[in-house]
Amino acid sequence: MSKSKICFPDACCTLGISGKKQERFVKMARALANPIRFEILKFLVTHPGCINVNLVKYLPIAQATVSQHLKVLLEAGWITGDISGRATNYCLNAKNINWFKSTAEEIF
Amino acid sequence: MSKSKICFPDACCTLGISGKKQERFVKMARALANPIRFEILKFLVTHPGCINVNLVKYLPIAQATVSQHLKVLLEAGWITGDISGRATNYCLNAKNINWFKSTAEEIF
DNA sequence: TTAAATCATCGTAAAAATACGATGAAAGGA
DNA sequence: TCCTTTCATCGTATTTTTACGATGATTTAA
Repeated sequence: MSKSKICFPDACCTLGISGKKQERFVKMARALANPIRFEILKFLVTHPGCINVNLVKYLPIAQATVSQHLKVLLEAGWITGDISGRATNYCLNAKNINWFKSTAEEIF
Repeated sequence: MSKSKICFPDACCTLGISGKKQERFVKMARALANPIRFEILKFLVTHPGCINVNLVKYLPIAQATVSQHLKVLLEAGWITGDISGRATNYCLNAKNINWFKSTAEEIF
């Protein structure tokens, strides 16, 4: 193994989170930890079902980069993406967002 | 300006978070978004006031790296560090943690 | 005084994240 | 059919993050 790779310590067993649940939580936090992606989430609150192009017009970045950010949010579970014709409608994933909030509440 | 730097879009004004508050929230999320740092926070729940050396023994990384992670957590507001002799006692910063939780609650 | 313990910081290397333009696929309109 | 719209993905460049060893400062113990 090379010397620099993100290290994953064995889970501390003293709290109500570890393993897959902890990974899921950290992954959601990571997706949240970027100004553009945070802005996308905010935009989706008021523009549910909006498409890629809407975000490209709103944000100061290229279309390819918006797609990339949407992918990160999708894979972390913050949003859903439903293909409809040639567009894709993005929405907040309320279920996962609630899970994130209640998990944060329960951890600390 | 070079082409690749993290972009900060103008704040979307439709939600109860923007500007400094939003920056603070994203910064805390960023600090949270690393498995080692998450483990440090968990460790601090059960070992309040612990010192750098305790964490070095617990975690699979070098002392310098632990220091670096503690600095990130400090600057994001997740923890406090009180110098006592040659050691530094680290604790969770309950006030800021509560702020993070309630802000998450209020945003979405 | 000397040695050990504790820790932050520096310099650096490797990996991951962020951004872009180009491209091609798929769907819909002219 | 042909053109436009929409979008994901590829390759690539740059920046940021993550990690290490070395070093020196500071405090305590012997």
